[in-house]
Amino acid sequence: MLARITGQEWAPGDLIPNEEDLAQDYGCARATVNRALRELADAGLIERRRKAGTRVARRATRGALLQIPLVRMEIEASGRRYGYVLLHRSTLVSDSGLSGRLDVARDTPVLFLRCLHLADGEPYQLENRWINLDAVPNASDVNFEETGPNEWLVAEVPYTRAEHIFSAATPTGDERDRLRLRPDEPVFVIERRTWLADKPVTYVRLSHIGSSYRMVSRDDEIA
Amino acid sequence: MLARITGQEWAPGDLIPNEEDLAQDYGCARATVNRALRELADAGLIERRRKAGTRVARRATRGALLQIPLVRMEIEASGRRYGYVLLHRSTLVSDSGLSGRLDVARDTPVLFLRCLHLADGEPYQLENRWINLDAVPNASDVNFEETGPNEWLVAEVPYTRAEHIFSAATPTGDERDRLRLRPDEPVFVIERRTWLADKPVTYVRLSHIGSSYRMVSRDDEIA
DNA sequence: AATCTAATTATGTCTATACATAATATTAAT
DNA sequence: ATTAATATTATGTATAGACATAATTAGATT
Repeated sequence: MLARITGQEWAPGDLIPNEEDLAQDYGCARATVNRALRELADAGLIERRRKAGTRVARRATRGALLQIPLVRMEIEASGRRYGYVLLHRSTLVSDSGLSGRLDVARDTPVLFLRCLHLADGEPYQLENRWINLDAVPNASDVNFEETGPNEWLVAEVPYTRAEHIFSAATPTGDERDRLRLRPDEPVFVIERRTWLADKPVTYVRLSHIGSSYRMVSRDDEIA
Repeated sequence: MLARITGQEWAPGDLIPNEEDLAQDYGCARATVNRALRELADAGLIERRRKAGTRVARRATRGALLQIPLVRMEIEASGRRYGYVLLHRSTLVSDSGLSGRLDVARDTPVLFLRCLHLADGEPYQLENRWINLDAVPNASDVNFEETGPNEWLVAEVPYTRAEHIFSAATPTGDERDRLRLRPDEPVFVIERRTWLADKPVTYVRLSHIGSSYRMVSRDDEIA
């Protein structure tokens, strides 16, 4: 059926036969056709509605699945040596400014961390992180001297919802300093917010050297 | 079962009961448990291996599903008026330089387009696009004076594989000119390559004004 | 003609059962 | 002790059948 879509036999917008007929055609059970069509629908190639039937998606803008890797993996995969420095660690109580970014109520205890990730000794990523201690109380027992908060969180705390913002920006003075940027060099910024069952978990701002950082997403689609 | 994972009853790395036992627990058929677990696995919350069993994912780095919207939608959604200008249109034959970006053999006919997308009359996105006429022959019949190639492709040509690259860059002279960038202003660049059944379809470079463009991804996860 | 009601229909989900497959665990042979 | 052959096991997939649900269509009523 994928071949019939890619081969334009079933063109975008076309209504395709119903499950029962397809099961006949292919000599299999309706449940099997249903499973196959569900996967194509999940992949965004078709759109299905009860009674109305199934049609080939007109807007094939299926979205890209971005795998944001751990910095360490990313650096080691490129054959370089990973380095990590904890720049700052403090516990604070959220004020109105912070609550905007972390989405917690005033007076919630928050762990604030600043770290630098290095590739072969060169600055690679500057991490500014806030962790909601209300949602992740045991984070206060970790010193984060050896392991970065990202790595720890990923191993210890699941999440159910996430928001990512990607942007190109002129660096702040701090970023220029820490990442040792050349003049006119932009930063590539990833901001991530996660929630565990609607409870804010963490907010992080990851800054990268513009000229050398590329975020890649390869979608092979369809199992 | 999702609740047991988010509630930490089943912690990251834990082996969870097998399908048969879970079916007993929940008083349903194994097929139903299998379906549910398959969805959790698709969402990246658990990892499954035959015989070895199912365990809660240790690396919850589940990836973000990026919906890259049509420029027009994006602009109109923000309440601004969409504008479109075709800057250039030509048919050319691929040389070695182009084949690197579009991944086609030498001497393949290629349609090259340059367009500018505007929000309330202000430059918003500069589009440089190459279309493989071997894969999309009827593209040569479209003049693209009124509708942008993105919109046309999305409606007419499906794809099975895609690659996206996001980066922050110092603008080229052309980008600085067309997007009317202030000095020191970086560009946010989206590069997209798509294939239809392993045949290259299109390569596009979309440049945006760094200070005003933010790419957002919200993942509610789990149906 | 407009509105409400009932019939129809395609997808959505679940069940019980069967067999396939990959990976581990066990046993036998070297 | 190491290796090869075999058994076991949890997941993976397919099946026929049943019923649920959403949306449309047709029919009845105003």
